[in-house]
Amino acid sequence: MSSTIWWIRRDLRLADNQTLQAALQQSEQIIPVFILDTKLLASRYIGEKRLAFLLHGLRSLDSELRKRGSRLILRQGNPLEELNRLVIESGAQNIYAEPDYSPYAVRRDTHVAKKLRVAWTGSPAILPPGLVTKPDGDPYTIFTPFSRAWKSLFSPEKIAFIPAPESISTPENLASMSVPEYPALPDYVSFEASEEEAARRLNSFTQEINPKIESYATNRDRQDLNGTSQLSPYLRFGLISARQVAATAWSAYQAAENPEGRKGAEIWLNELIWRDFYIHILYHYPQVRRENFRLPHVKWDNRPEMFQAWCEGKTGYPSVDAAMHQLVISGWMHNRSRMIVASFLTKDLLIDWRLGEEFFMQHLIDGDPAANNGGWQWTAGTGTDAAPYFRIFNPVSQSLRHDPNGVYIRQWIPELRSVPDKYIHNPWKMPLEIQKQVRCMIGVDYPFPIVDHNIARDRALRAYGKPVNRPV
DNA sequence: TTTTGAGTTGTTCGA
DNA sequence: GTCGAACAACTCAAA
Repeated sequence: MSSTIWWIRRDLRLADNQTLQAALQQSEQIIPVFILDTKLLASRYIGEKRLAFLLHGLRSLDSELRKRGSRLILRQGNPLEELNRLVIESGAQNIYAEPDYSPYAVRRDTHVAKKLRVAWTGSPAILPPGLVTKPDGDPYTIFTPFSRAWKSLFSPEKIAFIPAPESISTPENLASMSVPEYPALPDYVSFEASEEEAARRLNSFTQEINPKIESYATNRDRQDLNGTSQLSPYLRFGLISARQVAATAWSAYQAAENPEGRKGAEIWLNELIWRDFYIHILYHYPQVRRENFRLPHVKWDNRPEMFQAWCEGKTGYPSVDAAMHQLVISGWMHNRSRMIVASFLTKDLLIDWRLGEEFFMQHLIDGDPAANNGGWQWTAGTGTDAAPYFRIFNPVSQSLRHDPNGVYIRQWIPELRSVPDKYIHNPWKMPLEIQKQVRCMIGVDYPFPIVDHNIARDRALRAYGKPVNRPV
């Protein structure tokens, strides 16, 4: 009987999986394998929260496979060696896998493809890299023209959703390690790693009565409201298919009954296009992982004690500290918060974006090389967009605008819970008697600001001034 | 080949 | 309180 290896990497799902579908068309028997890459596990870009999410996702996938008469074969080691071993053990004739475009993944896959024949199908992107290009074939480096071209190529009506197969036949005699035990994530990490949960989130975001997608345009920036889909970890590991999400966004856009709902769906679809954009950028310009996309004249001031204060959420700016606590504790951070803390690190503290990028990768459950790198370089002013260097976030006014009552701050900084609204965004201005009254002494219970934003802003303007804006 | 218009997410200042 | 201008200069995309 013929058998095909389905090499799972970031497509941890049975529904709308083009790779699995192609494998099923190829052979009667499928060998679903995930290889825990020893080298990746040791990387400093790996964090335990994301690893836990992955392991939980594998467990969930295994249980879905078992319902269909199959099971997950889990191996650990070097991917090529493990695949080779599996080919010999099983006599599998084919390997099917979804491409992955980060520089490490490309090196790994190129290496594997030299020794083994792999059929690459599907994509973690909605439109795969290489497809959205200028008429002369060059890749876009500016989002707006990219998105125009993307929209002209995207045909939601051509996307036929592929339901999860009802049964999958898998050879009996193959060894598998069991999914490593991993401490459960804390309760408030509300990301259950299952395909079912991903589908439920998409459905509730777009379909329920008064779905959040309809108010996304106005609520997405509010840190105190749950206005976003929080689908990022699921997209990261392919617990849901990106093209399915995009098709859903498109339907929501078509079905919207008022301008507000239409706008919300449009902006949300745009966010998905941003995800594709950065996947494409990293594919075409892999060096951005290490180097500035553009090279401004920045002399970083990487002071370790400043970086540490940022990491620990002890900068004295509640909007920054709340966000950093949210990241470290929950493994997720609101998009608005990501910009605030990134601007603070690269502009107020003049610390190299690479340090922030690495810290994010260590803590984000949705941590993805493409999106994370793109976001950091954008904020640092070194990225694809010619963002004006003087666009420096004011941590207090951002907080006033996006968390007006300090709900988000109080959620993540318990020390500030009793601080009156008037001082919640700038507690260092709180008079002493109020500090005593609410039992929050600045400098004792909560730090003084580690920099004066106005001074830091001037320094950043000087440091970023006279940019030499040449591509690397 | 040359020219032209545009480029996610902001802040401050002064009228 | 509101509003428009200034904060630069450059690259990219498209005509």
